[in-house]
Amino acid sequence: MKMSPKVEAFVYHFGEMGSKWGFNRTVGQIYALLVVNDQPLNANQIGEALSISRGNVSMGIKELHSWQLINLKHIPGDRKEYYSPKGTIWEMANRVFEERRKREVDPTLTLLRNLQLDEANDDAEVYAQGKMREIHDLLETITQWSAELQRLDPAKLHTLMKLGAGISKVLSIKDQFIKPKKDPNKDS
Amino acid sequence: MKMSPKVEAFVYHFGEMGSKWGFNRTVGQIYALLVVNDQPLNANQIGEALSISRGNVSMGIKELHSWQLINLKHIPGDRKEYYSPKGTIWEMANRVFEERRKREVDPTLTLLRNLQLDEANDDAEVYAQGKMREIHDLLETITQWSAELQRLDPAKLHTLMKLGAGISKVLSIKDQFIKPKKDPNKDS
DNA sequence: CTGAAGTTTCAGTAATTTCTGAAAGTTTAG
DNA sequence: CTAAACTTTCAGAAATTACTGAAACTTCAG
Repeated sequence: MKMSPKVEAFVYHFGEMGSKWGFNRTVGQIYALLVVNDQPLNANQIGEALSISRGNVSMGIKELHSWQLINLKHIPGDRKEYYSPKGTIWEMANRVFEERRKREVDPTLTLLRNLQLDEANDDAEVYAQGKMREIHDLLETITQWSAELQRLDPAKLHTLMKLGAGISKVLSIKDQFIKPKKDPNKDS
Repeated sequence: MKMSPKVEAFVYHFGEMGSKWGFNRTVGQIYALLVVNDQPLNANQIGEALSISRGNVSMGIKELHSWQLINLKHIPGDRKEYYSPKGTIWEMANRVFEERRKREVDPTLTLLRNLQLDEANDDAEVYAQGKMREIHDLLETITQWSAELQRLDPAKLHTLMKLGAGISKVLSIKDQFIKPKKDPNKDS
């Protein structure tokens, strides 16, 4: 199992990227390697390609499992386990977002809510709570919005994204044709 | 400069979060501290509040500068420099996204494009290039989309996000009222 | 049940990242 | 120009994170 120069460049680069996206270098490399290989690979092949120890491969596989990013496959007549990436690239992006939301954003929202509940003791704390509330609302809006987007079927999502600047136009059309719901903040 | 328990919890939490978002723990803590303080703080106050060395504060400030996240202020009659967060929380979120795009996504797109240009030597490379292309297109779509969103004025952005699931409805309305441009992929 | 073929775990080590504090640099009042 | 008040830099130390490889564990064919 030797990587071609192209694949090597890709795999190493994604190792670095991976480490900025929530998993470590090796995990990123393993995933990248699986993605560009048509055939599933076993742990030995992975270790050999990346020149890492068997134990490290096992840790990486475990991590990718916890992110639900790989499939396991048995090849008849071979006792080794073979691994391949799960789902499409889009699905993997979604899953990474989703997983990070669970691991990072949710606990933050909880903390911010709890700090809100605590009565402020002085002006400084009132100010601080105000800022915490802003951050809370920002995170919540973004979270809900991305959940909506993930719920759209992929074709619609694609339309929406390709719409680009046109989104602005569509929003005005909406104003013309849809009666706004009752909203305490509306200006009329 | 002593932090209240609420502020302390917030600051430490954001230190941990920061380290998952592209800067290190200390930098996250410094930023969080500045956000919840009504008044700008000087380097000594920051160091004292967080129990870190003067040098470390200076490094952190420098890093926050490179992310364009803080303002510098001189107080008349005081030679020290005072720091405060720049812009609103939303602006800071935008800036972090933007900066990470520049530092992480752009180089990846460049690499992927270059690997495309290289002629494939065998079937395995053809397959790999196909996958690299998928990733490239995904990143490009997301990048462009988020650039569009950032270009919208905040009010419209807010409308859009609050629209949530309703976005689906608006898209169908658009189909009814806007003639699609010529598109080689359209099915009619 | 046995042992061969495989996988996982984890203590110790290696690599990387972050932090400290002393020294060098900068700015400004006088 | 000088020196006090402050900031920045950076080499080495400390802390954190990742990796190795041997031992423990699991699975399965015979």
